[in-house]
Amino acid sequence: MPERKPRKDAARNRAAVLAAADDLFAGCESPEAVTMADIAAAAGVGKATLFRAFGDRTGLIHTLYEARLEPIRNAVEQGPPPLGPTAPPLQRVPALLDAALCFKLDNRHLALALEGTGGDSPYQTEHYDRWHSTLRAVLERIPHLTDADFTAHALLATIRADLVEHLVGRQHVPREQLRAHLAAFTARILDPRAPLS
Amino acid sequence: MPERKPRKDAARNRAAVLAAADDLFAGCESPEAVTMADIAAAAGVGKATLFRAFGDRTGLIHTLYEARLEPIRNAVEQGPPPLGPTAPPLQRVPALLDAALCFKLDNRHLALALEGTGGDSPYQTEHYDRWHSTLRAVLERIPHLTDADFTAHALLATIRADLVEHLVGRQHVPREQLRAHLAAFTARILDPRAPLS
DNA sequence: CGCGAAACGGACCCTCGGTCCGCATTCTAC
DNA sequence: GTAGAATGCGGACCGAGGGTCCGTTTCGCG
Repeated sequence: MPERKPRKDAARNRAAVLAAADDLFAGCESPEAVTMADIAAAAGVGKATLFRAFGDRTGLIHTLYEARLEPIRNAVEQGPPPLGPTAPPLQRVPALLDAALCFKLDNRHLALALEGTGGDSPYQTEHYDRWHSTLRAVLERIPHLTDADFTAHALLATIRADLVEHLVGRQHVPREQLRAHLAAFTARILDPRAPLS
Repeated sequence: MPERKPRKDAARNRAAVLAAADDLFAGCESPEAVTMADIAAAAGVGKATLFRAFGDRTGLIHTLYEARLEPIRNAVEQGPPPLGPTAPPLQRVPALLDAALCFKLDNRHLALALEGTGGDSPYQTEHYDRWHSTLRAVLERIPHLTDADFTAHALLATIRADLVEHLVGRQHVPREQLRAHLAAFTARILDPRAPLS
């Protein structure tokens, strides 16, 4: 297990880069506006340091995103109901979607940066796969629901970062209203006799 | 009305560029792989000609897309049921979505190129707006359905080019099966007492 | 302290979208 | 037909941004 611990300056620089990147993404509008050189400069570091630590732009964003996501992932994988695995499917599905939506609302810039990372589609990321398989597994436990796989994709498509950004950032839909809409939509999918709200 | 007709060579070049671009996008995998220089070369034309005719990359893709889309837009705006405006909402919504899905299936490369045009989100294009307002208007005529606006967004998100590409191109879901899934999903949204299939 | 390894940083390279400008083609007026 | 103006042409050129190279610095350990 050749897991050598990194040098102290390397660790410090890595942290500085993460902090700087976080700030910059949070502050700027479109994530495209934040360049690698900007981040390096803001962190007081050379560009190569940044690429050495994270491989490439995608890697850096990925790392940032993962850090933010971790608590939620924990709550989903081993937390209490309604998010955790012991919740009954009909409660857990809306809880999962709401949690994911809230996460994207709270991390719009990052989510946008991650999903819009140039050419590669968001559907090839490990993040998406995790959400999708979790959701699909839960959906499969709902008897009358066919197409769990597609349904999971469709529900997740509903909270894609750019759509959320469009609704909240551009059209100023209030956060709670968006959550309510998503909840109503989800309910409709889950239960054939959906409440009329 | 200073609508001067273009010179003959200009028209010819414009057509050549469109044809070349169409071919290249159809032939290559990711649309990012097709550069403006490639298109110019394939059309036997200088780069400036290409930019003069279409403004920028987005403009070119937009033009291509619009050309392909026109027949469908006609069918939607003034065609017969179930696509046309005289169809009853409960039939027209699935018809609209199916038509849009089929269009994306038939024009994966273009749709992908358009939606993935660098930084600007697909939600700011005129295409999307048109689909969205059409769909929303129809949804609003369905009595028990609240949130027509959000629902329209959600349903359209279901057929986003990159998702379609992921399902069909990467996971090899057959075309007809995807259509069936979408139909089932739509039905669930439209009618609280959805068929159990 | 000394020395090898690890990390640093910024100059550098490359690709790609987009522009410039001197030259060629086409239209129009006679 | 021809002259002159307008329009279009094309490829060299530019700037931005992601990613790399390599001489120099820093770290950690004996």
